Amino acid sequence: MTVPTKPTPRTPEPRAAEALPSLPALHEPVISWFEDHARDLPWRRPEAGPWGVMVSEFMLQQTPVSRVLPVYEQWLARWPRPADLAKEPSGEAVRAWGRLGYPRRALRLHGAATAITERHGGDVPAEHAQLLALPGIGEYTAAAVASFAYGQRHAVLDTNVRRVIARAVAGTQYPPNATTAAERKLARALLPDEESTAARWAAASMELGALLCTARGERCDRCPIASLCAWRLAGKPEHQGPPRRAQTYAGTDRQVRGKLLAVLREATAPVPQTVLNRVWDEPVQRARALDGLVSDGLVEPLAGGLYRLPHS
DNA sequence: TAACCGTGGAA
DNA sequence: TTTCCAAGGTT
Repeated sequence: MTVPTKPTPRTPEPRAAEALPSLPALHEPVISWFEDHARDLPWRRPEAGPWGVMVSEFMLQQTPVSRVLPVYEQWLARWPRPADLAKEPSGEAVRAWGRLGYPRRALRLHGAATAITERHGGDVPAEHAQLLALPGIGEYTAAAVASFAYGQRHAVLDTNVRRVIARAVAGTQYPPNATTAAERKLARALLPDEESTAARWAAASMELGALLCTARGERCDRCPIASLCAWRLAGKPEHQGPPRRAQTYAGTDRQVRGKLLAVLREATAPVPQTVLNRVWDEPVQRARALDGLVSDGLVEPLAGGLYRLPHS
């Protein structure tokens, strides 16, 4: 038998810049397609302003556009400026959030509005670092607000853009489960040099992922860059890596929390524990879920076994 | 890093 | 019916 005397030589690092398709070949068709096919969404209209953009980004975190639209309209009509929301108890934000899901986002949006009112004179800050410092705003949302609302040049890496880049450039069906440094580097390399072009590219590549380059049932026949898409040219190989995280829901604390909060959202007066008890039979899990909501600041306990949405 | 955090529609 | 997934953030 033979013993390997040397480790197999490593594949050379892909030379990012030279391995990429010509950038204008990518940017121009996508931006041109966007100009013809972009949806007329309320947060894209000039009157939305930075606050409208920011509210939409909070609501769109893990939530489809169709479900955000009505809540967004009501929200902006009621709280047209950050200071209007900051004046309200946080529980009103949770109530108005309705059934969008992940209600901690409502709490954080209220907290962000408060911070904007106190620290930024009531105006949504334009700097990425200042946005990132606000509650509920991470790398993606900071870049999105800076790009969409202020026209700045940032890599706006959401699930849509990640999928478009994975397919068109990296040649894989899906991006990795968690955003990697390599993805960020590639996205930055793909960014047009000119600021306003970069901002349009961000919106256009995201829309491409939302409308055509979708997770399932992609419409390559209408895609403006189908002819240079690495994944399509490779014959659309199926996803190789570990299975994409399958989320369970039935029977979890999340489901119980959702049921408890639904009761409190609908109530106009404090709710007795006995009423909350009806939403879930198993007492240990029910208590754990309620405690979690209280410690998260989504529910306020009162004396006498009463509960309500927070008045702070 | 991985688990946790809601909800509903489409396939 | 079940599974997938949707403009993520926080711990």
